[in-house]
Amino acid sequence: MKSRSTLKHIAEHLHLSISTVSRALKDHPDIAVHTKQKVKELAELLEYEPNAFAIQLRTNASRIIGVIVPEISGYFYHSFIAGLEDEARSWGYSLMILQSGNDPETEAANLRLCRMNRAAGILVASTSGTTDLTPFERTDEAGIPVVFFDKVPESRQFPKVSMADAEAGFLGADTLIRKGRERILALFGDHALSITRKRLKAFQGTFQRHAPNSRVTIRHARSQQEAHQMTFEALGMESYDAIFAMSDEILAGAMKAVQQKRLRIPEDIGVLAISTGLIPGLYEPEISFIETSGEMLGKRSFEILHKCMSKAAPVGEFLVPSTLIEKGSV
Amino acid sequence: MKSRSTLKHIAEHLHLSISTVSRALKDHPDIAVHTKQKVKELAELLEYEPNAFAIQLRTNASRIIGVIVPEISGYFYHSFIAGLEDEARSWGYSLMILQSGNDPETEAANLRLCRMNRAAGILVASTSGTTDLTPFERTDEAGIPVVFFDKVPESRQFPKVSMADAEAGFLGADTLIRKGRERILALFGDHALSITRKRLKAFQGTFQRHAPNSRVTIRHARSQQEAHQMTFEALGMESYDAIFAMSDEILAGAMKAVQQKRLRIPEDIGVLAISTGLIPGLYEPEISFIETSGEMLGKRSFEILHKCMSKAAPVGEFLVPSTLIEKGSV
DNA sequence: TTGTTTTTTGCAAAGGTTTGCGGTAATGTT
DNA sequence: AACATTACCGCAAACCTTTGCAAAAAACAA
Repeated sequence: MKSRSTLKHIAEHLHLSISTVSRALKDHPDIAVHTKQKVKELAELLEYEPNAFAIQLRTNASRIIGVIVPEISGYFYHSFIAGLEDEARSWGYSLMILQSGNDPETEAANLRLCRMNRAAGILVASTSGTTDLTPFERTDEAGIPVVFFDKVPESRQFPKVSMADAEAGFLGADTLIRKGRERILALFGDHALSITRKRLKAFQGTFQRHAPNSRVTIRHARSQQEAHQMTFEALGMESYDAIFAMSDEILAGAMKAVQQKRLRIPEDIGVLAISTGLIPGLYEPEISFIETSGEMLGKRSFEILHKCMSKAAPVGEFLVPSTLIEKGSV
Repeated sequence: MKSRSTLKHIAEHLHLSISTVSRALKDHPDIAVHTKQKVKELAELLEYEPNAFAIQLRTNASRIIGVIVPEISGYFYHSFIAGLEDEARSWGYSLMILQSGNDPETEAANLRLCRMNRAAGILVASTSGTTDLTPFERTDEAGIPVVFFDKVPESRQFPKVSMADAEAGFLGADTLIRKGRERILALFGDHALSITRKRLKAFQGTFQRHAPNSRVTIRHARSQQEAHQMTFEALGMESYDAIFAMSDEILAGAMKAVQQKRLRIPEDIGVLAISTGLIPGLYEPEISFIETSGEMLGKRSFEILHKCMSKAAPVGEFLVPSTLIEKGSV
């Protein structure tokens, strides 16, 4: 294991001071051009790589962003992380990923880790059980900006960025109405989640206002399995001309029922979902969906956090818009 | 932004030296018990959190593991990362995630980042274009162990951990034979990838040895779309009693053709895949698959890397086994 | 009491970098 | 020639922690 070269090594070789080398390497105007050149050449030759620890200790700031999510795998967060990483890397930041496993205690521990590592900023999709925000306040007070995304708490204290849930709900209803669908089986997630309530409210509201005569049946499912079973039963009891699924998980369940009943899309039944995009592309025909892009949410989240880090602290809730992607399933 | 408390603060308050405080906090036997107690109490009160930078600078070792993957989102890597994170966290390590976007240059840059941050170890799923291993050698020489996973280079120099591809291929063929399927449409990925060749070889070999009279048609697709189109055409030309897909992506494409033709599973055609598990669960009936668990690969990878970090440097290739999950689709 | 051992604490260096400020030499001005 | 600028460069402190070694204090033995 060869020891790495440091500023000191370069300085000694060139009979310069450490400070001069340091400045030369970062193009400080005080340093003569030919000195800079010599320094850079030798640095190259010696494969000099700055010691991030020393820099971070000295400047008390890292280029690391902490990301705390309930889980990485699944339907959504990985695409968020992918988008975030892309954006962060282009700004010279790296990601430290922590899973909280939907456990508030692990979440707090992860937060502590971020603090110890003096993260430049933290992005949090909180667990459903997170009620106590004081750990986050402590972190914020310590100078590490915290922004919430996707699953955001009620508090007005932190900046938040999330999908435009109301818009997506509206878009869903509007599309169904425009397509002339009138007997809708609308499948939503856990009613306790704010994301569900927001989407549902806009969805229902739109129907009431613009197509009050449509028959809209609302169902809530807490898992793929539940959605599957629920859909299967519902389809057996009444006739519908469209299914609406508020998320990928729900869509996956509903589609199993559709396949089981061997219904043709869109002739026998129309299908529309709010989705990230992967799942709808697995069926034939592909399912039209209102895209709530994880990638985009990731990029947008970075932007907001980035502003917070440069002290231009914005607050409030930022929404990333959703758009209809037509595939002909409705 | 309140400034954080340091050892120095605690020391001053208690009229002790910094070293004593440091040792007290880590239960060094040299320190009197009542001193330890006082120190710990005050540390608690002052919400002392060690400065990771200073520790890392001093000890020249971090608790961060670099992970370099072509992309996070998609069919596979996110589950790997999820498993890895779980295991790593239980050992007190955190993950620094970097995407290479399948570009060898970005890969090298990411590697450099890991070196700058003095990662404790690095896990790499290399890009398909990675030929030059010297950056990895440099990293290894610098004392940072590198282990490859999933997409591993030919070199025998680094430890590697990957799915048991041959086993999976064998299991696929064996299952089809056992179920009495004789006219097989077998869909594989890019022939240039070693993963494809390994799975294919075992698959074909098994049929030749144990069911030489079966008609096995091999096709190669490089994307979901290609798999879809290819399957559709193949099904139109000859009759098959089973489809075998070597990956999730291929399966997704093939299933679109199956749905399009409105074939019933397993009556009209049997379906079997090698998969991570998410995709097969989206269809009705669910698809039987040979599980190549990303989570498990993640956990196993950490184990290997962990050994490398403790200088017990193992080399060679480690395989994580795959098992058949029957869902009745074949 | 004096000397010896054990327990407990402190000193100081080291790790690599950044940065304010002061210094020297070269150049320009009158 | 004397002075004022400007262009370069180096000193030293600071960031916070760990750790070998020495020192002080306490306990014990004789």
